[in-house]
Amino acid sequence: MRKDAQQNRAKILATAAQLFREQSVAAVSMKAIATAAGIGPGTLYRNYPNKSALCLDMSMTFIQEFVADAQQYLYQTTDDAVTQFKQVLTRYLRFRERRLQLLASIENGATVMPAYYKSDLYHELIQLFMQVLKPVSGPLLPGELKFRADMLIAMLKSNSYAYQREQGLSRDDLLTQISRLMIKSADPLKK
Amino acid sequence: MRKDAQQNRAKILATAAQLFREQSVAAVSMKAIATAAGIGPGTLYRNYPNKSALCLDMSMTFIQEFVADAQQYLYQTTDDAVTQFKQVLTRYLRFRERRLQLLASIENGATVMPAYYKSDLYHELIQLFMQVLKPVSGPLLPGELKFRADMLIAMLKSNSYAYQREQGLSRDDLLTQISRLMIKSADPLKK
DNA sequence: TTGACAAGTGGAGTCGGCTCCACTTATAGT
DNA sequence: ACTATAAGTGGAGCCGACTCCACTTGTCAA
Repeated sequence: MRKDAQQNRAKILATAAQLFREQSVAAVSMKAIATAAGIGPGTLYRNYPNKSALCLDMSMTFIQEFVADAQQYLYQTTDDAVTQFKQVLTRYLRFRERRLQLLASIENGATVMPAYYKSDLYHELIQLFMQVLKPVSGPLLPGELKFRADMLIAMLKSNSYAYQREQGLSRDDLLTQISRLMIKSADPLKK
Repeated sequence: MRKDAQQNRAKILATAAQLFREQSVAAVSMKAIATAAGIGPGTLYRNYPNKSALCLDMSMTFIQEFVADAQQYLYQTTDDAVTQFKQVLTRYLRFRERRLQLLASIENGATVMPAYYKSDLYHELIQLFMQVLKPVSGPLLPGELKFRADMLIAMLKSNSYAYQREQGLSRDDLLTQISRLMIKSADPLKK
């Protein structure tokens, strides 16, 4: 890759981040990003085939931050398995809320979802959730752990999440409900 | 509503259905629908604020068909609760597969999802799933049944579903996994 | 240093979703 | 039958996503 091309890529990300901070993600057009970055639309699209892909790349940092934070917690904690699960889930919910717009843009872009599922990003998330799910699920069929982690993430996609919030569920209610669904135990006592 | 307007509405649905049969849903533009129906884009948009809304309306029939079919089954069956749940879920999966494109268009249209959640359609689905979930879930907190039905549907949205299929899960695997997640029992015996 | 050319650029242009509004028309009250 | 007018129409045109390709430029081999 040519040096000037790398610079452009960096500039795009920086400019887009800036604009996203100033206006909502949805309100910023690709053309606006290109113009603000001082490049042509063609160059922008050479780097990112669409807006969602740009958002995906931008989310990278944030997801890695979240995963690092969660792993840091897991490394130093002495909590029991159930608490660990709930802690990580809480952090995930907080993270999602913070990056709402960006994640919505990814999840609604029909074309990027396949790419998202294949990304290291998604893989890292799954690994993390598998780690905390394993001790709290009962005995599992092969593949079941991965499936449950997938479902956990599917349940919390932006549209679904937004709907539940609208229904009046607080982040804590959500935590409770999901815990009750995912945690296998001889009848969980309430919080 | 004026009589001619009603005719137009009917014509739109018929024409769109026709075009969707000939080409993929994604490939048909709103302009193409308008032209084929012999009306202007403005008239089309007066009836449906966007393509997803049109798909939503068109799905109405199909969802009602599915619900009717499921209720018909429930009415005449003597199967046990677990089998009933699985039967209904199987039918739902079949229905989703049949209407894949239409449902994807609804679920990926960022703007319609809120409308979808508020629609009678969605409400009917939820009622149906609550009905079959109740006897197979353990004792539930208030609101938990509705929550689980919501999650069941969220888990099976087109992107998630497509991903699982790509991962190599058959419709039957999906059924098994979901059953194991949603059915509370003193350790379910395998199929 | 220089020339060849792969790599990269940018903006004009296409296409589709969607809006706006000047115009037409069904219909209800007289 | 004859308006008045609310309801409905349709197409020109906007805006944003995305493509295409003639042109520029960094790089590397000689």
